Amino acid sequence: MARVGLNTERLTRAGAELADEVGFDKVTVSALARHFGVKDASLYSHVKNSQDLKTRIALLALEELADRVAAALAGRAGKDALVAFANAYRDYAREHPGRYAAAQLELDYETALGSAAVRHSQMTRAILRGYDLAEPDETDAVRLLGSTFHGYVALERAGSFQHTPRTTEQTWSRVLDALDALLRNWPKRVSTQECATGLSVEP
Amino acid sequence: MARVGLNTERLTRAGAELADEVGFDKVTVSALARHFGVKDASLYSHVKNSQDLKTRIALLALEELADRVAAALAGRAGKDALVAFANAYRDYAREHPGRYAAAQLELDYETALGSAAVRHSQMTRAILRGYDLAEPDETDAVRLLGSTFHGYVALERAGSFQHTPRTTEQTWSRVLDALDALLRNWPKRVSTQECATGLSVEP
DNA sequence: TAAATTACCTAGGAGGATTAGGCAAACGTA
DNA sequence: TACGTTTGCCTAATCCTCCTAGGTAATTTA
Repeated sequence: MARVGLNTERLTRAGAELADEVGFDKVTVSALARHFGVKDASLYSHVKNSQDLKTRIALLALEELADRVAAALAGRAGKDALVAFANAYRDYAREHPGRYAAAQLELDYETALGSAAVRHSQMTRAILRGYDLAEPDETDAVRLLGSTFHGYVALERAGSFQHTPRTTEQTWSRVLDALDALLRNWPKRVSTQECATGLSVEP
Repeated sequence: MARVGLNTERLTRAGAELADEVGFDKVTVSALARHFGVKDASLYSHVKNSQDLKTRIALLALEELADRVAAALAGRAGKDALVAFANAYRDYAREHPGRYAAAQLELDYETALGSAAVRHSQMTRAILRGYDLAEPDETDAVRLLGSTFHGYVALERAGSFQHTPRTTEQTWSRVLDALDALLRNWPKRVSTQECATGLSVEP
């Protein structure tokens, strides 16, 4: 009955590695138990349940990603910062597909507030200081950047860009150029009222 | 032993509805069998396995979404078309969260080619005819639009925008304004060579 | 109406999630 | 160093989902 030395953190880390190897959805209590050569039941002293395990992996991924982005952002401003942020984000997703998938896990409100997701939005805001946006434009721009980066990485990973000869690298580079241009030349608001584009189009 | 009248299409439709009610990940063979009051094994005459069922739901969702977008797009051009497309897309995702999640399922290459995903990219290209983009800019713009729409909907659904007072409606409207402005004023390529923004930023 | 097809069933196995309760290793303390 | 406590891992058992093989009865076809 030699003890393996399980604890919550080791389980989380091993779970994250497993996610990168076989996919986040294939990270199960059983698989992790097998990895450590112990019985399934043994894990339940360290994690509440399967959901808890997955949440922990998600939080770990969010921290790692935030750390990377922070490092990439240090000492940069303007387009430099934008590009550094975007590449750090995309590189992480490509190097750690399982962890990135984990970071997409829907967290409940409280958990999200305690997570590194907060740092992410702060850092996105930090980029925009290099551009000249007043509220609420800044919030809108934060959301646009978040959406575009996340969307691009998601579609790229799903293989949606493989049906066209153009490489995703080239497009990525141009997308960043375009976003930079857009932020430097953010369209004026028409009035205090919103313009009409928000109307839903229903059949 | 009264027969319920199962067939592949009914299973797929019921699966899609179940997805909208309880979430796509909770659509299981067992749950669907329960819904029809039959045994699990009975479904296997109509779908190959659980994965097959999910793929069929995904393909259904892609068709529905493409139909909606096509209807919204009819007779519109320029920003009008852009907004109609975007709203049709977003509205579908909000009305049918389970189906939208299904549409995100990773399909293998062949399946994707036979799916309505092809119509989606064609329609995105159609929007761009209202703007003046030559290849490869058009491809880049298609990818940007796809990324942004998908990313926005995904983040909105995940609740990522709830921590800020600004409503997502307002932001959405401004994001569309911004994308329109960007497409009308797409940055020139510097040369045949790509510029340097594609470099990865590694610690 | 007999034959063929089809829709659903029973039975059962494999694997994952989870709980209750047990034993022994490791640790703190005297 | 011995003693009690904590705790790390175990066995055993239950429940759920996925899936296959093989059967029977309802429906369709000839």
